[in-house]
Amino acid sequence: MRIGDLATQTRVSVRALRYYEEQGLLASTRSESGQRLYGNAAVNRVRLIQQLYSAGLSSKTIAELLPCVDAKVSTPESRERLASERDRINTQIAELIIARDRLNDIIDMTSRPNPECDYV
Amino acid sequence: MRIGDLATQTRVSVRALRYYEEQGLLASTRSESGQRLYGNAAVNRVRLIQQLYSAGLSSKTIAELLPCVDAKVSTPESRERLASERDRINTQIAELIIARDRLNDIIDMTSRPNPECDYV
DNA sequence: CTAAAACCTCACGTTGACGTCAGAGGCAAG
DNA sequence: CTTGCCTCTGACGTCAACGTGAGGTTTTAG
Repeated sequence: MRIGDLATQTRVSVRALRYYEEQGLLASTRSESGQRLYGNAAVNRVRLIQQLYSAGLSSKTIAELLPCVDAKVSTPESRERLASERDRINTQIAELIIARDRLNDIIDMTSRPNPECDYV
Repeated sequence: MRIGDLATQTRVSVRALRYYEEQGLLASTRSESGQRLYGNAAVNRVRLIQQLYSAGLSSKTIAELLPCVDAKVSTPESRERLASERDRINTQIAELIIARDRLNDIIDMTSRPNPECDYV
């Protein structure tokens, strides 16, 4: 499949896909005329990349970790890296829960017709 | 208190505090010579701002919502805004959990000495 | 009184993940 | 064959939340 098809299937922009390749996250073969060609596995690959981005990992970090996924082997260093990223995500989840609850408090407080509480 | 004290207490840089003021998030009185002065309430104010930032709200959004917090009153629009931000945070939490589990899967997979599973 | 530390206002620099435009070539349809 | 969409490679633009220095004033410690 060509880059436009992959973009459609993954709902990721063509520019982003080229960027992923530039960062070493996504490989492609090339047609004779130089156009990028992808196999079906690329769809899941892009989804994985997106998930890791949304988890706050940088291109560089993802680039270091994807080889482990491909080889299904991790060195002690990369294992530590993975674990530390997971911990960071857990921390972030906890922060988000706090912020969400805080937001709910604000909603409750400002929705009440009788504001007699002290907040902040 | 002066800006340096507030920075110390909140562990936020002086530059960031000035930036918050620039964005209309944090008010200050000024001494005769022009230095910023803050009351004790500013500490909690900054904490709140930080929490909202860490929840992914932009300066602009925070600037729109803080008056509601101060007035303890929300308009229907701002209530909707608050709720939609809360929903966004909930979505993000769900995504993070997925990503974290995915990361755990990767850790498990790459740590296993016998890689015979298919992943990705 | 003096020197260090803290504060002020510009105003440009940084970073990451792309967006966007330019200029040029490639490909299926009529 | 040509029209129109897709793709290519640069390469500059963007945006947010500050960082960082310049150049100058103010406050504080000794």
